[in-house]
Amino acid sequence: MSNASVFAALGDATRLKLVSRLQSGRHLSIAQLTRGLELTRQGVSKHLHVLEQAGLVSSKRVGRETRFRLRPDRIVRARDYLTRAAAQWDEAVERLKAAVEG
Amino acid sequence: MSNASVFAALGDATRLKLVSRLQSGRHLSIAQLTRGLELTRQGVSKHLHVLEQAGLVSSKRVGRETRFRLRPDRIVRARDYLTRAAAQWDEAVERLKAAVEG
DNA sequence: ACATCATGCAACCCTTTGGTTGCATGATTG
DNA sequence: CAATCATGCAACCAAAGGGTTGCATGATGT
Repeated sequence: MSNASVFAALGDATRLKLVSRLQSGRHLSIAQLTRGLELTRQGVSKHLHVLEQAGLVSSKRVGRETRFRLRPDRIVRARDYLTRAAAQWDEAVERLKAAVEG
Repeated sequence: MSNASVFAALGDATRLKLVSRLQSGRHLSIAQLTRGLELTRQGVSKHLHVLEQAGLVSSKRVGRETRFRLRPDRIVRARDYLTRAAAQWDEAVERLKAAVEG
């Protein structure tokens, strides 16, 4: 829920790949998402639940499979946090420069 | 250096606070950064080295203290990654909508 | 010189994490 | 109904993470 947990969820190469795969906008099953990732289905499943816990994806049971889709609102939230962080740093540095010259 | 490692570095509440504290643009010592964070100086030191390893901050020895400052280029890089991720998802969803209607 | 301050390094500890295997269960297909 | 497919759950394991304490060292202040 916090910004830190969202960044933590993105801080793993496998999970970044999963997010990347879900950028297609489609609902993908665990088996589909496992394809091409050199680890077990259960490993992928665990990663997906981490992403879901952080609010980055949502899941829906469809027949015998569980489909995951991206929920980009949290991604946008994290992006805005970084945008503000960089902007505040810029402003602070400008103020410091001015103070040194003055 | 990878995006994943930058996100991982940001994925901890203490380290986010350190980044926030460094948004002032100033060079701060470990002792200064420890103030107000309820944990040991060595704990803070470890976190700072994680941030430095990820390229988010840089350090410089000044007399008997080690000063850290923000290096926002990596932050901007991470922000751009998230911006592109959200944009690609948007486009893909639009294409899917069009395909369903067609 | 001496006391103090800021730090680094190493050892240690407990918890979390990333990964696996084995088995049970509910849906699908033939 | 039988076989198979997709998944969940639990146990387990090694490695990494976050934290501490103790000690050594180099810089500062008196």
